[in-house]
Amino acid sequence: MAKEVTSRAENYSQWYNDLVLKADLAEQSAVRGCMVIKPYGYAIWEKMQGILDGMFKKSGVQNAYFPLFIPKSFFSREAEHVAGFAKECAVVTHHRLMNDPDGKGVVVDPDAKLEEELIVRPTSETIIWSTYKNWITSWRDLPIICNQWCNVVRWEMRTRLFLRTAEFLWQEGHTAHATSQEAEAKANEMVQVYADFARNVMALPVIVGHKSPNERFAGALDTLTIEAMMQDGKALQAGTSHFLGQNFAKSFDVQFTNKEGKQEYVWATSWGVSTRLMGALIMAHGDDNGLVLPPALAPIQVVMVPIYKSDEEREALLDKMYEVKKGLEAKGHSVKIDDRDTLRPGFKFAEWELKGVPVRLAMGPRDLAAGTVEVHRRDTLEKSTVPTEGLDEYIHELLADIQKSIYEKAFKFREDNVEKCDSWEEFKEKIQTGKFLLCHWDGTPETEQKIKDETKATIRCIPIDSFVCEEKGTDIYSGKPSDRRVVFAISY
RNA sequence: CGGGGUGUGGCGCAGUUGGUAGCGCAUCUGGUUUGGGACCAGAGGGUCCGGUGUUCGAGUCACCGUACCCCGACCA
Repeated sequence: MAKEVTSRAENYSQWYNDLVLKADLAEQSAVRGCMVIKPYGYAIWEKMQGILDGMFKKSGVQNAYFPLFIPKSFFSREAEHVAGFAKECAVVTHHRLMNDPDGKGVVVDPDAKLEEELIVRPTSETIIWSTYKNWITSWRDLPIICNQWCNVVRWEMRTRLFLRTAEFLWQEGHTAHATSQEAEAKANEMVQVYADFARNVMALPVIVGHKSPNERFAGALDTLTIEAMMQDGKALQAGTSHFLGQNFAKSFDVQFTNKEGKQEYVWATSWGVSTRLMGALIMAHGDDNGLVLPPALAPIQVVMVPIYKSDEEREALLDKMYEVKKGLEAKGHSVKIDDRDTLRPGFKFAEWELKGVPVRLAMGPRDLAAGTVEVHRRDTLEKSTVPTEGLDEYIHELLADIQKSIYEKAFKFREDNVEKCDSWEEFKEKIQTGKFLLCHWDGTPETEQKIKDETKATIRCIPIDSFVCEEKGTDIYSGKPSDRRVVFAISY
């Protein structure tokens, strides 16, 4: 594991990869650019999924499922959207294999060529809107608020575990509404759901805001985003929510009869988060000892390690531990007793730290005699000895405190690395050191592009709920007048 | 797709002027250990990424593939 993580070592990438591999989360698959999510990593994803899904339900979302394969012709309908994805699609051209007539192995049967190629979905707008056309005729059919949990494929040139893989898991919500206002409100509501999830579950402080036109989703009128800062000061887009206007409805001819009996195109939104959130979690909270999981997402919240010499001691300790476990589980916590007798305690300590388990309880003969337990918290690595009497209440509060302090640590880090900047010379220098810079922007894509070309920095968002700076000024690059500051950063 | 780098037991690596492969970790066996990644003794495990060439002889040299990693461009 790389040292000096929080001081943003040059080999931050290597540190990240090591952490993902050693914490047993995922590995590169044999298939180009794809990943294998291992059971422990998947358990975290399942927790994310479960909590998010619960939040969606509160927003009236229903889950559905649409096909993996999308006929190529569906893509020809929304030109702008396609331009955003066409370069990176996997295409199915044949439907049969045969034995190689010239030798061993199998080849694609040339006679089994498909009439029309199928695209492996890079996102499902096109197939969903083709389907919605059949579902919607009247204002009474609206709104439709559907979400699907699925995999998508984007043939990215360069891949990184969790952050950018050829195949990834995500959820994509697609809604249809009778009015523009209602759709815009939904797009806004969903980005707030993501922000809530990021902050309160992932302990990840995020900035909510609008994307600039350059960074907007292909085919959207407005894109809302949550942007997080990683420990190397780079930005990671953690979730997006798009107001699509009537673009897709027009392309796929989805009209409804309104209350006045007139035909009208529906208004749409789409929103998604992906397994990239796993990457965000790792890069935002991990340290040199490994993963640091917020209790709300930890598959195991408390691990107990017995320390013993004899079988009798082991038995007595495990008896006591099962008792403690019961008490903690009654409070709703997930607890694991590490009773493996082939490994020494020190090894177990290191292993569970690597996996980010928030609280470790170690108990030995001394504790058994004194009625105590050694409590170790993963986030600060502090140890203390606590009576087993009333332990469940103590741990309950400790977990809440850990959740809070992980957030606060990340929050403080971000506060320390966001600043206003009004000088172009300063900008060029500071942006490379891993800072978010609040700067004036003249609102033109040209200026944004020039800044990107010169510094690799992009506008991460025009913030709406934190770092909002509605003040007059002049553009950092062009010197033209500006009404507000926006967030610039180098991103993943 | 451009620019670099690396492919050698499960993992991480060494391998000299070309002479027929070694180290650490892990694994297995036995014993001693167990309050922060144990120790001792022994054992098993490799068509050196693939192909072609040079050579009496190639892990080593040449050429052509190929896979992966890093840096760019593209993106959740």
